[in-house]
Amino acid sequence: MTLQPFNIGGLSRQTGVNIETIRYYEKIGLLPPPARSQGGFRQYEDHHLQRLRFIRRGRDLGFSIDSIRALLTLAERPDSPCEGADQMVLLHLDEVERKIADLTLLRDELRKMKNCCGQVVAQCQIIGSLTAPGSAQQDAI
Amino acid sequence: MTLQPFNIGGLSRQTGVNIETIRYYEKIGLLPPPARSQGGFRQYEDHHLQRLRFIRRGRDLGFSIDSIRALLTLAERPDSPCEGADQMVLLHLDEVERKIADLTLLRDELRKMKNCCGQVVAQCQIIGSLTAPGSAQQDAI
DNA sequence: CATGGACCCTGGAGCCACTACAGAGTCAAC
DNA sequence: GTTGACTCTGTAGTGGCTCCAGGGTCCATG
Ligand SMILES: [Zn+2]
Ligand SMILES: [Zn+2]
Ligand SMILES: [Zn+2]
Ligand SMILES: [Zn+2]
Repeated sequence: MTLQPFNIGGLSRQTGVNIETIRYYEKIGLLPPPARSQGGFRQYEDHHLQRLRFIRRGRDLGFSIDSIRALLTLAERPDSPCEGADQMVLLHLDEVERKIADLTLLRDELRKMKNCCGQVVAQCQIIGSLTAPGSAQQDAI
Repeated sequence: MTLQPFNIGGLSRQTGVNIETIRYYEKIGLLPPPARSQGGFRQYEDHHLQRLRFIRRGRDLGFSIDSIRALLTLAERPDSPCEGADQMVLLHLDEVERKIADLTLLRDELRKMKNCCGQVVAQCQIIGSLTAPGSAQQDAI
């Protein structure tokens, strides 16, 4: 079942990927260049749609372009072992967990800072804690 | 007590800010240009150190350069009210909390994906869930 | 006074993953 | 044939740095 080819706008609508981004993916070799109409319009087919959905989902999961490239290469060889993919997920999960931990510390610091209701800058806890780090609870500078 | 001026390397060591970054901050007008030695070396003084520490702390808390610029402007007017600073902390806290929530969803998805022990790509859950989104638990494509 | 080595200078390019144009051309419906 | 939505290319910009080449400076030794 070979469907009608569609323009870049159609591909964009079906994937939620920005047109400019689609062209960018082609430029960096992530999406193969499609056939062109007589006037030069890109004409995509179903396999482009599949591939772009894969890419989109990978990006949504926070994988880098390079990781997605590797995952796509893997996906093209159905008989090869998938340890590589496992590794990449684990690595990325670590990364995400570290980021959450960092942001949680940040959040706690910001929460400590936020109770400074309508003073003047000279007595402001926020400005104070930026000026003299270590304690967000301290008095003014 | 006016201490001896120090070079960019000294400022870098005392703040933990990269030399290139210090020059960058000067270029974008975040750190005022210091005096120069006869040979053209930058000669920093105590107030540069204070200001750069403020910047560094702001960056560590995840504030954007523009926010830090605004906070610095505020800090220079000790008699003005500090509502602006309060606002910025609250906004940024929101941002951080949203980021944590997003990453937590991501983390959960990645955790669901990660149990694919040594199969072949054609049966791989990871590749599968990237190919056909919606369920990371599903069988192979 | 000369030399060595640590330090510093400028200007520009590169990073990531897009996004935003400008100025032109194409396609299909009416 | 005209409209108007769509698409094309190429370039530049975003944030916040980071790195480099190809030089110049500073000061403690010999
Ligand atoms: Zn990752
Ligand atoms: Zn305040
Ligand atoms: Zn913020
Ligand atoms: Zn697998």
